[in-house]
Amino acid sequence: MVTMAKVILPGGEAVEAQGIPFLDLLGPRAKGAAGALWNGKLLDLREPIPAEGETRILTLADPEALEVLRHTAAHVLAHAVTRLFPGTKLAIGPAIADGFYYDFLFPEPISHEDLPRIEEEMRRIIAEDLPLERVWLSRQEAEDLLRERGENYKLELLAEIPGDRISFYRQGEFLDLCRGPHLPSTGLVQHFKLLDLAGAYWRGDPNRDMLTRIYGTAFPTAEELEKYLKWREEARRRDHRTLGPQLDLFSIQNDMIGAGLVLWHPKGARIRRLIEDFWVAEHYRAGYQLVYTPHIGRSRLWQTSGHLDFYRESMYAPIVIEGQEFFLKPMNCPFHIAIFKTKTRSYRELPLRYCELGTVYRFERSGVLHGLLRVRGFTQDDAHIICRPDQVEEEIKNVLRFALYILRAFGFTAFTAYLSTRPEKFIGNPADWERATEALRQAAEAEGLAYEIKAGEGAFYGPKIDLEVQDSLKRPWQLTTIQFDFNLPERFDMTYIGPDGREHRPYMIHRALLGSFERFLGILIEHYGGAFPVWLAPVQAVVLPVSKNEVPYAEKVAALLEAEGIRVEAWTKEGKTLSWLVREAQMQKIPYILICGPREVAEGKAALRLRTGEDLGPQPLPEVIARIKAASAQRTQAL
RNA sequence: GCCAGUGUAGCUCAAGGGGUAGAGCAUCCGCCUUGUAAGCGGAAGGUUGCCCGUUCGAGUCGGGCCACUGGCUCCA
Repeated sequence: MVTMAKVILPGGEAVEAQGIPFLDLLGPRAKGAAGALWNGKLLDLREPIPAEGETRILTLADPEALEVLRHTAAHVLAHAVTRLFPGTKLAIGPAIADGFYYDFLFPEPISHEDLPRIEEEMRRIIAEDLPLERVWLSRQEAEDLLRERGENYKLELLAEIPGDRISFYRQGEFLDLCRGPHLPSTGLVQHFKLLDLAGAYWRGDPNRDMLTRIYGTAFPTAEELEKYLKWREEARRRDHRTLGPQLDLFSIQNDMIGAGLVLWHPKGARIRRLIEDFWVAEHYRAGYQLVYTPHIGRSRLWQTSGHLDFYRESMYAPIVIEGQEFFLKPMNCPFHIAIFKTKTRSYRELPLRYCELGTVYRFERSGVLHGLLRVRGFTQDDAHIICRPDQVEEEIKNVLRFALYILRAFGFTAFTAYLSTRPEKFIGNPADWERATEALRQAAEAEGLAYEIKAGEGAFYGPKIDLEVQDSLKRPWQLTTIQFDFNLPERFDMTYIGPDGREHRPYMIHRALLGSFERFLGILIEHYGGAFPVWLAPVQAVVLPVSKNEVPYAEKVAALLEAEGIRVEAWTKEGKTLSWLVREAQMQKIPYILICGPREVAEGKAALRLRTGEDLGPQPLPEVIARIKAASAQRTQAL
């Protein structure tokens, strides 16, 4: 008996067919169809219907078809480029999370000004509604064709494709090595935009050619494209590099002080101190002990730790004094280990959890510096847990739970974990690795965390789990990292005396929850759009007099709030109208604006305006104080 | 480090294809005495990122540094 395959049409109707291409089956109904989904695999509509199973025809509206749309958009881009810039060599052009890109080697450099021209040519190709045809060539034919065209990158790709049937796609005069799938015709790519121009190494290898990458995006509808562009605009508006100086939180004065070195202004420092206080209190509560260690250490230390052998290019040059070499610390671990080693340790003391807000310096290459997110001097919220093998599971579980607790306090609610396992080159014994990796896995599961395994991506010294959070714009950021270290305990010969009276090697876990204060502040600024929750707002309330007659009252109100522990300012400078002051307070995103006019003075109240623009009218002062305190205790953006 | 681009007053931006720089806001000084997102006037503020070069003359053209932006590689 022959089982026919089932094809589900966009309307939901099921048809039985096999062997013939989808497009033949669909006929006129192919309009708007983008691809087919069979066993979770995207198929091209030109392919024959599989012999068995169920296939669903996708329209552009199906989320699964987005990839096909964008991949085809990338081909349209490449097509346009070959028309406008003859002699351009093609590399690769995949769909990515937010759109697509295509890498080219242009005969002459191009710039952003060329993007509109390219878009225009793309529109032409789309208007021509060229059918995309799949062409199968033998390996020899493919090689001859690519060689004749001088497509060196494609030849390199070809060499890695197995088999003798090589898939190409043709649209009009444009032919590209590609395994598809693609939309039936270029006319289906309606809503697209070229976004950026960037350099990219061929195959990501810094030793190979630097290509020009053109980024773009495409959506099935104009609304979705518009929404995406708006989102990008909003993200730009929230950029911490704009908001930071605007809100007077920090500056980076590269000319005078140096690239990647951050100045924390009073308001930024205020936020930082609030985070630090919270962090330290919570760490003591969780059984950590705070330590302080120096910023520099002798070369012997870094020799022993192995940093001079493996990490030197990321370290600042040595400071030589009295014939000794000192290095700025790029990490805190060796110092914490040194504290551990000051005496003979008993198994009864473990686990030891040393935490430190440790400032480190790393010589990051100039091209990678980026606002607060990538700097050269930064303070990690670091800790090292030194424990017995039998304590590993419990410790890891606690660290992970602790990390989630801390991150949630900052309004992060969506997390993804990445579990990186043993790489090819590793040190330590496989049994330890297995145990550690298992502990990480179990902890993630115990917390109900979605995690992805990055096989072989662990550091050479141990497996790790990283937490990625999403900010309020759903952008991912990696903050927390929890790493095992099988290297340093060995190198520093760390031991403790077990119940058997003999020396044993402890496990060491390195972890940072917020990552670094610099990066974290940058992320927080963007996450909150500068409108910090009350507990973190550098100025929580501002008191504005309507005229100079109310200045004394405004100052009295401010003093009253200050006595209640509220961070408040009275803005009493002359020559500014109330409107001006309100505007200024709004732009500073101060949560509460207290306005005092003759009415409020008479009634002993303050008119309360929220950062949101909401005007609550005159309120008795005790109520205002209670409201601010309650909001602060909540640690949310609610006012 | 690499590719492309950018660098003008504290900030945001102007200065037709070379003729020694302008505006708004902020700042300061006056006036106004203000009721919920910019009251009015005036002053001050720049060796146009830095250094060479071409030119009678460079913000503008060329070269080299420095820094930043978008990426790549790397990373807290």
